[in-house]
Amino acid sequence: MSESIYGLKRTCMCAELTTEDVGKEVTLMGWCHKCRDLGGLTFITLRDRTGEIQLVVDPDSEEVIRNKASQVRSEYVLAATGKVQLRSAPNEKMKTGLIEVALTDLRIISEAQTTPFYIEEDDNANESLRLKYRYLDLRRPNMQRNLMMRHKIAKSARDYFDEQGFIEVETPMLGKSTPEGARDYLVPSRVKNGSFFALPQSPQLYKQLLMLAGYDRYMQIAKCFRDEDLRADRQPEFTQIDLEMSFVDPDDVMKVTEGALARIFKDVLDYEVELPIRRITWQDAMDNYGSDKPDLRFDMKLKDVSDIASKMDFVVFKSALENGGSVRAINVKGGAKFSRKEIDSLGEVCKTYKAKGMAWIVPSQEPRGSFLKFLTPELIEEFKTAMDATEEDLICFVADTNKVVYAALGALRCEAAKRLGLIDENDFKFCWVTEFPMFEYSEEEGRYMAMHHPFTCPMDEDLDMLESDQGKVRSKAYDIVLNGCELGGGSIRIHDRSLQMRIFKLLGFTEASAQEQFGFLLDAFKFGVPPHGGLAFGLDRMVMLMLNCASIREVIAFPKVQNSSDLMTEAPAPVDPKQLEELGIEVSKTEEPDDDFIAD
RNA sequence: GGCGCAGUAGUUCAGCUGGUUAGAAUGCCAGCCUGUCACGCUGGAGGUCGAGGGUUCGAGCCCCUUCUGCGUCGCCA
Repeated sequence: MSESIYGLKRTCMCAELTTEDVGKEVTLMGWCHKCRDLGGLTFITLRDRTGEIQLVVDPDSEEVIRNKASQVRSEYVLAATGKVQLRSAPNEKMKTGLIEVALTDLRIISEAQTTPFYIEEDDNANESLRLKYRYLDLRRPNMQRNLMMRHKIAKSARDYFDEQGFIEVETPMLGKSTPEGARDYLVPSRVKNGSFFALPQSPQLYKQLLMLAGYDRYMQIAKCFRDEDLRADRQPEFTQIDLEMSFVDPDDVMKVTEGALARIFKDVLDYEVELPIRRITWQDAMDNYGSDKPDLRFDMKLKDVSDIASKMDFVVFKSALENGGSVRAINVKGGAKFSRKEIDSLGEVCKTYKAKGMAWIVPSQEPRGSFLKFLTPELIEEFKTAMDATEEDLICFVADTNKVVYAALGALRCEAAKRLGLIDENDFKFCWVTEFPMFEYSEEEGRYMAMHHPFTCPMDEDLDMLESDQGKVRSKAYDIVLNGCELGGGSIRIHDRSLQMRIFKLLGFTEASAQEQFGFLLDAFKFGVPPHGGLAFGLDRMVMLMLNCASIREVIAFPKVQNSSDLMTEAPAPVDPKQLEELGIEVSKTEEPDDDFIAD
């Protein structure tokens, strides 16, 4: 049985009431959070997105109300009218704990089944259950807080960029598939069977064309799509705060970005971001932290100990050095206390990143280590000095190609810091990583690929090396990093058509294939292009980091699970054959549906 | 595609070396209860131990396969 709200107007939200409202008659609407029937006396906690308030039905109330109150169950939607009064027994734990509403009218607007999990502050249920009933999960106060915080962050960003002269322009969702980069989500064309739109991986080319069109400063809170595997901080469908500016160099973009960060952190968390944000070149980041997104909340830098290692007759070190690699190490301060098992598990971390193993020593009076028989007391002393180590410390070595050494030690550094409790979860440590390599060699493709994207401008100093020493060319690209997480990235773009063609050629495009894929851009570049550049923040990641959430799903209303499906709607799902026919699509391979019946 | 973790009442979990009728808490239902707020008290219902197969006199537990979710490597210009 549902009653109507006909004739009723909500006068305020639940948690907006204060002791100043005592004596007023109010009408509230919301969900029954909990009902406590003491016999003659009934308490109902009513909840809306602002919080909770206690309703009370006492023995003197009309029988109709008392009867109705006894029917109320958790999550019923109620319209409650009554008088605000001071409680005789206050509850200090509740924001509105000093007051309550003595009911004079109660309507049950909507009944509710018992929910599959409790609607309460902390998540107490299996995540797949939460996602199947996401609309119930979203009732939980901390999910509501997360989404309201997300709104505040987006609003703060919009306000800031508006004040800085940026205008928001929407770019298409239905665009053209691009060859480089992530896998596209495709949308088949009905009108042109056999042809496909692609959902945007980013508004990259559109925003560049907006610069060419003279809009000077653009921003957009833009949905982006990448059909790749998910992670704790990665969804196939995500949101970027995207911006682009004309007549700028990297410094201009970084300054505007820093202003945005300072503004957002101040508005939302009342946190002062220290400006200017420290800048580290990509090479320094790799050499010191083994990562292009270093976590600066702790130190534990990598050190190159190839010189000392080269004096040894240890085949692991020797072969790495002979193959053009290096031997590097980190000093895990206080790591001498780790058990053999714990040290081995650190080695396993290194192996995840393709290292063949991890060598280690504890340089104490009676040294311990994994390769002692190759060491002399003098060598141990040399390593100890080089690594600035004490007898309490654990020195971990990885020897391999630089790429593997960086990856393994970079990850090991973070893992060791986590285990030693070196990370302050409430700290925000920003940095810029600049001067990224322009190209990265892909073993799989057997050629160089753009590290950022093919529209990134090489550094002027390195233009001469483009054809001669491709791997050494640096670009005007920069990433903004927070606590070891890539918050955003951008670059100054190429605005010269001939340079753009040169880059395409280096990436393996022919004149014809470049024209076919990016003809509209190359054509546009014939008509007067301002130098321009920009950046995009991952909004979801920013919210996640600001709220200290472990998963990106906690800050997205309706997220996907690991296989990119939606547990609530069960998308993706098969479609009607008629729809396929219209699109000229024939499905050659379908996933087997789950067999409900097993044949004997 | 690889590696690792998890799956037992509605929910969160326990379940010993393979051994009687699979437990607890909470939620739910009914009754009682005038100041609760994790209300209290009494009683009750509630299970394909993710699914399939195997070993065994006997499987929640051991083995194989598979499904689902999470983390991660690859991947993510």
